[in-house]
Amino acid sequence: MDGSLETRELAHFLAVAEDLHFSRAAARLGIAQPALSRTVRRLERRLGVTLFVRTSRAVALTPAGRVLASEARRALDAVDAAARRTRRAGAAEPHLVLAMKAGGDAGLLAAVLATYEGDPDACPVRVLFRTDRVGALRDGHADAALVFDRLDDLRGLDTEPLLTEPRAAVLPASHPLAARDSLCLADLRDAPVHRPGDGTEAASLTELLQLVALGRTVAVVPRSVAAGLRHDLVGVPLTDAPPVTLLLAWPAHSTSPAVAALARAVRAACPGGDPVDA
Amino acid sequence: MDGSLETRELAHFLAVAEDLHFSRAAARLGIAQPALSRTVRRLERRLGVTLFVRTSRAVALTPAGRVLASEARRALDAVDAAARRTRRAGAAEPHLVLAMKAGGDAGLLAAVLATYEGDPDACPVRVLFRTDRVGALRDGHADAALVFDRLDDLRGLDTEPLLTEPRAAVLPASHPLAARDSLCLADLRDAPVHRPGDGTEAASLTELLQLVALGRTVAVVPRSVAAGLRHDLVGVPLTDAPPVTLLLAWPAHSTSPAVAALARAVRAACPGGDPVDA
DNA sequence: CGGGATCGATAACCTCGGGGCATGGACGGG
DNA sequence: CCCGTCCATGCCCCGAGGTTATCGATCCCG
Repeated sequence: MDGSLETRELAHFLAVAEDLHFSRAAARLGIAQPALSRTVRRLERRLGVTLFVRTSRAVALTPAGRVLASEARRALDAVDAAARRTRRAGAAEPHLVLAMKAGGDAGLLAAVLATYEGDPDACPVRVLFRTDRVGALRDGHADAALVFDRLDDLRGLDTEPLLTEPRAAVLPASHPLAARDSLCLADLRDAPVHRPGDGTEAASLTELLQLVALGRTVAVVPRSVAAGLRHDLVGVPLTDAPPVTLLLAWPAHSTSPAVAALARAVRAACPGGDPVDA
Repeated sequence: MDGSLETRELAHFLAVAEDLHFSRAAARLGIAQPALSRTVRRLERRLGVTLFVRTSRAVALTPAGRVLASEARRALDAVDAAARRTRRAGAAEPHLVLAMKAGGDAGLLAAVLATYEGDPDACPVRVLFRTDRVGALRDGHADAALVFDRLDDLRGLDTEPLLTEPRAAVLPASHPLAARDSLCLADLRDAPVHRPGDGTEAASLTELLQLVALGRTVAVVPRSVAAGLRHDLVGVPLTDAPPVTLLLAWPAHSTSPAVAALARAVRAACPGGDPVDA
């Protein structure tokens, strides 16, 4: 019942929760198994809750253990974020980290950054190419990110829209449907369609297009991405796929003036955004 | 550098950041001042960042220190939430805590709870009366809350609407405007209007109405609140105050089936909600 | 059915770091 | 100029957290 849980305890617990094996988890943490056993036991005593059911052959999470596993992940992310953001803020030359997928800016980023640099609160922007941009915001690897609504999970984030655009299918030039002016989703019924965010996420646009060129998949992407393809690929507008919005996103609790300035720059440079109600 | 920050370090740092005085902060933490000084110094060494500028007469936060103060609060809230939610989940008889302001349910809660109890994932609901319901969600004191959009800060929360309703002004029966059928905000221009969320938050509806009865203020409240007033008070519809929506809210990262069931119950019992786009 | 392998818990020991007390040193005020 | 305030430093102690050795339970297999 006394003091708060310590970060180390949570991290150790989480290691066990993740591979359900004390010895392996201990090895992963670089400590001996008995120490880990004790830490977890103490955690259980402090919480007054059983987190694991252990038999000598198997370890399983209790319902309370599952709750803690999920909450501990958030908490540790928050602690990591605190450290990373503080280090960044205190760095000799502080900067802002913007996470995006390469090619995922619809060509608007340059203009936004140009506007941004005029702001008195601006500081240098470092671009981080990364697939899991939302995760990067949560754990402090990034201060802002370019994301798509409907494809990314925006909960816990504040956003500013840059552009709403319809989607297009990307096909090999040799594909029977490649000559069409437009397609609807039903046309792709039989094709192995790849949609961002369906778990088979490609690490980069290049990888994705490679797969398309090989005939392994068909991609559904925002229309701006489908412009300027390699010559062996064709982008065809999709009429019935709901449009997606490209957004600048940042943690809802952010207090950084530099992030606020970046949001202002987006608002100024991108008239596409819906004005917020008054 | 090396390992993560410990929660104790963050808590100690935060104490200093809050009153900018090592000795007082140490007293508040129940430890001696030298220990606190050292903890903070170590934290600075680990982060490689200066958090305070100290003269022997004053202590001030650096910009990086301000960042850490804000991030540390979030992180500590998350750690506390982890402990509280885990304890609740592991309690002999687990339950769900719903935070609300007394009278802030527009009379819908009973029906929602009745629906909820039929759900297989349901568990007993404990109601927590509290002004800062969003804070209660963040630090784990509550699992869900009844909040109002436009009055509460909903960032980081998932929500399900119960009811959208216009607002009304509450006046003393003797007030010159009390006889009117409706009012607009301009009519109240000269009155000392109290709006929820403007910092002079009343601890309870009763307190607020007390102030109105005393002629100290005029209240703007959702219309359902203005029904059934004491005889010396009058509610008058406001024509131009934007309507507010009463929402069930819960942390965006929640994975609790009981909370999900409660959201379902709201959806079932309150046809007022906008269906989310598909 | 018995022996070995696996895996978590326990026990005994050690080390280090956080906390306490006493004191030093810088600075401002009367 | 001396005193009071306030943070930093030095030194000691204790407990938390780590290590190795070992036990006990369980399953696999011959």
